[in-house]
Amino acid sequence: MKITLPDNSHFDLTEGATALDVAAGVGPRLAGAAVAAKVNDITVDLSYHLDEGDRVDIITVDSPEGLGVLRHSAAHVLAAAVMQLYPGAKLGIGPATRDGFYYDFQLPRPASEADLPAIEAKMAEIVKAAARFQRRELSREDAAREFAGQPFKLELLGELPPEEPASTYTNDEFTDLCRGPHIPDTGRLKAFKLVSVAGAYWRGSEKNPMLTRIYGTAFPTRKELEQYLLNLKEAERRDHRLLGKQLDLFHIDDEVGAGLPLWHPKGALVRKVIEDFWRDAHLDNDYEMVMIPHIASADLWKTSGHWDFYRENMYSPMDIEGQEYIVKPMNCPGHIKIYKSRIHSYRELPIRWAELGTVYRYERSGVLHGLLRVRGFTQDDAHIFCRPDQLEEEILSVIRFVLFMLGTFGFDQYDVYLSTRPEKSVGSDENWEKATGALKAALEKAGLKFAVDPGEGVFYGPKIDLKIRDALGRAWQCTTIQVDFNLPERFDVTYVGEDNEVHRPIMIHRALLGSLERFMGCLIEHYAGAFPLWLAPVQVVILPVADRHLDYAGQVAARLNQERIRVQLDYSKESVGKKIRNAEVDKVPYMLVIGDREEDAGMVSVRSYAGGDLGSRPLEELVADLARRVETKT
RNA sequence: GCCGGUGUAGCUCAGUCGGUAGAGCAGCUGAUUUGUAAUCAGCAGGCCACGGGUUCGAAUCCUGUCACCGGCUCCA
Repeated sequence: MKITLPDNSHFDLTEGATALDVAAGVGPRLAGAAVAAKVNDITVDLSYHLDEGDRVDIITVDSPEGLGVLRHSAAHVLAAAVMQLYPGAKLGIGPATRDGFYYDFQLPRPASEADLPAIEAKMAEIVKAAARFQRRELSREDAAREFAGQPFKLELLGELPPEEPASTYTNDEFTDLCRGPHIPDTGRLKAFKLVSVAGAYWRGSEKNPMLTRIYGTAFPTRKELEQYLLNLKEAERRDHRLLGKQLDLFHIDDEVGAGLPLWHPKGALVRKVIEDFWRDAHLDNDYEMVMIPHIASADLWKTSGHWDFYRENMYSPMDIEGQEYIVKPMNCPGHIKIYKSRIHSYRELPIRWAELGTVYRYERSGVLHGLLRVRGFTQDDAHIFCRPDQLEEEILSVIRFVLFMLGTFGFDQYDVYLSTRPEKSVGSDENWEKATGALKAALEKAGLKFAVDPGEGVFYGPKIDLKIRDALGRAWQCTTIQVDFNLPERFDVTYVGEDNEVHRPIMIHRALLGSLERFMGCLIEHYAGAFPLWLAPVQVVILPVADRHLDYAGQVAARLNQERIRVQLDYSKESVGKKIRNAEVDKVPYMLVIGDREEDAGMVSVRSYAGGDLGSRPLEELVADLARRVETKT
């Protein structure tokens, strides 16, 4: 019989040949790397029997799909090991993930990370035995009988689409309900490791029981696994909580309260530089600045709808002379009140009002995470009031603006999401559709690839989110652009149109960096604490070789100060080597060593954090160079 | 909030079987005046997260609270 390969060439096979035979026929290397196959675009095992005319594409372990098959198979091996070590365990699900795999279990006794080596050892036995993965297709009834003692599997079985056959995979003595495909045998699992254990709700719902999730990872080779584990270690080194402490940027204090960061001088200075840049960029982009108070009467939050739709995230009201006041969780109502303080003409729109607005939100204790998830934070917020005909153009210009802002900080990779109407929401379907359509159109015009996040919008409108990743690869939402037809209605926000009639503007809520706290957290990890020159809290440290050089060192410092370069003079009685080490540990971009040679010639010896000893240069040349680099943010 | 883990000096961490607290770095003092990642010596520093219990005796065992860490759920 003849089958077709992806390059449209044909391949002759004997009747009853399998996908593996195709791989072997092409070459032993391919057969070795093969983990599954695609036959007529359907993924199958290598043991799949082919028919005349099939189109066959071999999936190798080097492809993302193949790696997924390998990891999914690793999850089965994990489950097999756990079933042996924890008899009576109930099986949840065990998929491959971006970085590895996991399997959820309901265990008869709790497991902790200390138990992982034992499970790993059991897995190694199963791998050594090279047990074959055997697929079986069976009727619902037979499957139900087989998994009689597995309530979660029965639940999944009951929800299989009717057209899909129930299938199981068996290796060794372990059988799992599974769609497949799998690697031919467990012996192919050359490099795996269990990394952590955590709780996870069955099917991700708080209403369901909590299962024990065991995370692991697997790679085609031991070398790749080791590289991955090395990367994890490197990522831990970039952790903003660690660097925040080491570099004296901020801390979070028990007695002040969880999720309420305190900014130390150096951290506050970095923030100031970011804020200055942010304000200038906004003024350049035709925004105006506004400011509002941190608390407001409860009535305001009732009008806005926050009281009804957002209360679980708001702090309890406080009593002020018999009136209830609430700490603001959002800035929008305040900005609306400014808008409403007078009548507006259609000629004024769009109005763009920006504020670094601090908000407080109740976050459940378990979700707090360094600077990335806190209870008090400053949003780089703005609200745009525009006419319906301006909506799409405004969204597009916000997208262009945010790409510029993020690019300045060296972020050029992010995940883009379009979030649609959630269950708990307000407003007409028509408005939701209009708003969602405008966001989508703008994304397409900007040429951004995006994924739709169904039901993830805010209660008053759909939104575009940009997420950037932290050191451990976790995605954090920073940028958000939200269209809102609702608040203008609730507050009866209007403008007078060309026709002398009263019209309703549309609001766009947007935060480009998201919150300064979260953004700084991401930024610290992004730069591994070594801020570029324009952001560094201390840009230059001056290291006199001996006390007799202090005078000249002071002159150099004064000259740099004149150019507003942030300079520190190290007058400690340490050796030059120690002073350099201290500056290196603090990740200061430039160190200037000053001794007899420099003093005599009016020079400075330059050492950079990134590039080591750069030799000596005339002071004025360096000053000009640094000033230019700060100016251009390079 | 939920599951699992952790909490000892400013920081990083030891602390055995329940017998009363230890190191390195940082800090302070003194000596050294140093040329591209740690000069030497001395001193000081602790309500062992907090509360209750067991015990002759608790950093250690039990228990409650708080915080932190890894996840889940939820979010900028």
